[in-house]
Amino acid sequence: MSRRSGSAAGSTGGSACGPALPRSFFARDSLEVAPELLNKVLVAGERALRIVEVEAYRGQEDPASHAYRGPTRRNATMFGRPGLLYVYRSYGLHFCANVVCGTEGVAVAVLLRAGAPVWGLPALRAARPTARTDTDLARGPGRLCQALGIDLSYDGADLTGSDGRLRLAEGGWPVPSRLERGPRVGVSAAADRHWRWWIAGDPHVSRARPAR
DNA sequence: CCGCCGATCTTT
DNA sequence: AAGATCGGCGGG
Repeated sequence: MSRRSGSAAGSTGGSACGPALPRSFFARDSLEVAPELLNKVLVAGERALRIVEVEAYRGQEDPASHAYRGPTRRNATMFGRPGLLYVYRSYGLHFCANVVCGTEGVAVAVLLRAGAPVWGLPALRAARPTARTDTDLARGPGRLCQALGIDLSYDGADLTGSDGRLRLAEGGWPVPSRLERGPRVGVSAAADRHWRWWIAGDPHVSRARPAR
């Protein structure tokens, strides 16, 4: 990968983002994994984003989860091994990406809601022509996927390093000391569960819209 | 900045 | 018929 970069990040590219996270990182409940995903780095080819906002979903025990009513064609990946990426089509038009957690057969996962550019800024901009500013490049789960080029062909991809297109890396940023948490966005079921976490004050965090 | 609304397709 | 959404448009 030839890389020379703008100001968004270090100059050495994806290898500077550190090794992929081991499967053991993902093999825990989504409520435990979710806040620890903040400041980790999702690397896709020549593009990379630092995760700044996430939401946990808890399968069969969570009325808002796609897996609440059991396996379907769409949610099959959620029931797979921890460390896989579950990608689904949202509102017919967009894609959203989740990190599968827990153990095989238990459909717990974490939705990646927003990220900050760390690498490949020109490619991120090219993939998101409607973004008016760089803070909008991955500000929202659909935008995050569009910025990295993640579509349904990435459903089931392994984030721990065996997939040539994508991995989730340590990145080198510590788990942020200042987190905030609140209700999940666009979810009407189980609205009392405050399972969304974000980095306090980060401008790349999405704006919560009311569910319509 | 904020609120409304249509696009488009999977699942119920 | 209802969504784990986004962008364009109108108003303040």
